[in-house]
Amino acid sequence: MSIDSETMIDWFDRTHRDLPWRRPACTGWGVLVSEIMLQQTPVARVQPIWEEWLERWPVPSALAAASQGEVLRAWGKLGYPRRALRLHAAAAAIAEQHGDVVPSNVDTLLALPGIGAYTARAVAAFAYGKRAPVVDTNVRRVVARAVHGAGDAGPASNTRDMADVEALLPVDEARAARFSAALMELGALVCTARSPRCADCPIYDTCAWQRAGRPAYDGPAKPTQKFAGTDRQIRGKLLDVLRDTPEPVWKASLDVVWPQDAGRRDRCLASLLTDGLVEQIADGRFALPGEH
DNA sequence: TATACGTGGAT
DNA sequence: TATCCAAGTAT
Repeated sequence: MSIDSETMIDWFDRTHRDLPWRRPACTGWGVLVSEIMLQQTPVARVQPIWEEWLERWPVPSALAAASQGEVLRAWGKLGYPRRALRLHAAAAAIAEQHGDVVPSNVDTLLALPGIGAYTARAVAAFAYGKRAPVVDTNVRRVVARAVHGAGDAGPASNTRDMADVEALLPVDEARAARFSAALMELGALVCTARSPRCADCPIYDTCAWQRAGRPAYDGPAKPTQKFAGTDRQIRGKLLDVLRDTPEPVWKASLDVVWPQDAGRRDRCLASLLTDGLVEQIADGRFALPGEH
């Protein structure tokens, strides 16, 4: 079973959300910032931060001129703050090597920090109307169901997943980009992971999963990601202290966030230093990088 | 290919 | 309350 692109595009044109990074006036930079922020982070949390960023840093060189600490503060609690550092580095590269204009070529985009297979193609497609297979978690789920008749996508396989989507893509560039947006929108709003709204689905009639009687997912179990008590949680707490204070802090102020296990806490702090998310200044205090 | 990497809302 | 899950990337 396939997916009819015209049906999808018609549905998208009728029902899509009016997100700011989808407006015609939005620049490639606006699209890139949105794509990085949206990695593993819901639209509702991204939108207000995206607005602030585009207002404050309307072009890559503007972001590049800010310090890493400023950028991390502005990132707030979006999560995975290494994304903010990579976007900052990408902005510097774009400013210096690409005339302050986000590249439209997939391979050029892939060479930038924080931009992988998904983001490079999303920017090429959504900012520049290029024809490229844009494969995110939504698209993988929609294809798994509508095309393969499975309850959900199995483990990601970049080559296979992109080939799957490539086979569905309209030949026309602009329509291919629109179709990709439609596929993602369907996965985000209708063909959702938990309770799919099949009654509202534009491709209900041709969906292989429907025809097969909506079998449950039978692939390998997905690793459940824990958070409470992990290094990720401890790192988050440490960083939260530094985001909240304009001045550098002594180690004692960091120690209080995880008194249970000093060894592990110190290793987390060390890993933050290694990642460049935290800096130790000359007098021994700790701070966000680049501000002191 | 498997794993680490933040955060918070929904169920 | 516990678990799931959200437009992934780097290693």
